[in-house]
Amino acid sequence: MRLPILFSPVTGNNLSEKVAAQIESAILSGTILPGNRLSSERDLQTQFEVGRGAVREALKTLKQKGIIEIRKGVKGGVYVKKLEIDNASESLSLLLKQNKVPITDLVEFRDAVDETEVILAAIRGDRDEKRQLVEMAMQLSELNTLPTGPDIEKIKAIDREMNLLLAKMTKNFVFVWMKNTIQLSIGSYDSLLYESPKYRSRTIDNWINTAKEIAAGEPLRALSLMFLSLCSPPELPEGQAS
Amino acid sequence: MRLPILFSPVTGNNLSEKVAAQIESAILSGTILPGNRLSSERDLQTQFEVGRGAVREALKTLKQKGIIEIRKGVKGGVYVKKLEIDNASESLSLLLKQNKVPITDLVEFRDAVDETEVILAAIRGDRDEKRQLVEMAMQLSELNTLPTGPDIEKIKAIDREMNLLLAKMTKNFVFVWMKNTIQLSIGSYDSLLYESPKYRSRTIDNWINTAKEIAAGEPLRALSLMFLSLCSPPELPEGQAS
DNA sequence: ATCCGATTAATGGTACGAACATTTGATTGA
DNA sequence: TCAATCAAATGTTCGTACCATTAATCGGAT
Repeated sequence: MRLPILFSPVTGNNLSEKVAAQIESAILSGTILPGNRLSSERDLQTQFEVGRGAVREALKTLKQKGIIEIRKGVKGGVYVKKLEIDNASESLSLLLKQNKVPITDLVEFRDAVDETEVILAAIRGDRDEKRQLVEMAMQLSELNTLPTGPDIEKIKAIDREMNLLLAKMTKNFVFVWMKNTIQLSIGSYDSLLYESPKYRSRTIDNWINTAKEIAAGEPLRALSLMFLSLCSPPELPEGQAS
Repeated sequence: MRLPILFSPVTGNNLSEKVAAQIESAILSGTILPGNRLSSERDLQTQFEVGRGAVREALKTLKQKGIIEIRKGVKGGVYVKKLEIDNASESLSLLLKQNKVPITDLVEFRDAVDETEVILAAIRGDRDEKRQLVEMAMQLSELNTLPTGPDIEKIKAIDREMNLLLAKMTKNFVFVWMKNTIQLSIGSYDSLLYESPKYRSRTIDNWINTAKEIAAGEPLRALSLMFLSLCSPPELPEGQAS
């Protein structure tokens, strides 16, 4: 055991929750860093002075929260995980499913956040980022007007990249994470959207205009373009998160 | 046992995950509705033909996901829960905490989403909701100019309510979720913000103007007011999400 | 000396049984 | 009639044993 004793014995009721709370606290406070090995279940059992079942149940909770990882075998045990966006996305996804939120609501929200990103990206984006955005927009245009028909897969990929770049240009991580979450939640419905030529053309036109305006440093004009699309929303394929 | 047998025995590895998957599937598919009682642990044990530990660990996972509830005693057991927004918000909140996002980034994002909410609320909000918003804004103003000094706690509470109401007025559940998540993440830092008279006055003024403009059906003017605050962001207390 | 396969030890996953705690409903007695 | 008590169902915890997986170690063949 390399690490000093971190945890104190617990007594009373809801032992597994108390155990989970102590471990979570140690992780969130930064006492243990991502990638570090915590202990084996049997070690924790003795540190907390509880049965192994209680430890395992606490670990299950933390694993579901996404803050630990459990490995089998020698050198196995509890490892602190770097939190990933996927966990947050999964929770949202579940919520949307049970509440039967239409995909149009998700798209509307994403577009709304986009508007602000455009402003911030124009103000804070590097020159390189702006240039890259324009290049990608041009690429999109080309892919949509191929003589062999539009390359939907590549268009989707670039659209995704542009979205992430735009978020990154805000220099605000919250935008990046939010965009990630929304993209993951939209996920499988993406294809549905992109199959619609109308949606595709509109999206690409928006990107081209937006990229140009951002590059030209005219955020307010770029914004007004997106306002129009908000006030008269496009017809989207109907669908519910199943 | 009232319900018919729903589940099939599982074998092999990762039994608890298989059990969790079957139960989750039954819930998400609507086979079992929120509020329904599923079974006792001992029942599930026999239905799945696994040990008690496996069942309990599966349930811990589902409980953390927020889709079931566990009650003790007679009439206890597994109950299907109506998903609550807080579960989905918690994950993202954890992520933001671990990554030490500056609170200024959170506030910026919240303000950005607010802008769009104002537009949508003006378009879609009921008359009652608009009236309520104005009333609350007036209340805020009064609370801030009390002869005995501003009542910070009440101001915070009303601000919170207004934020949720504004999100609700968009008639888009995603905005509601987002606002909830942000409020949860900002959480304890709220107090810090509200202690600053400058921030407080600015927030209240914004609310008053916004509420009035929304009620008067002039979304674009309401929006322009908030743009000003975005372009020259207010000085906020420095702080990091710990 | 080097490399590959078998052995071994640490560790998570599962099972079973027992005892305790909590909740609800039924029973009992004043 | 009402309150105290008891009993049954059920979650919570513990302990032990055994299996499966993994990584390190050891040993022999080249």
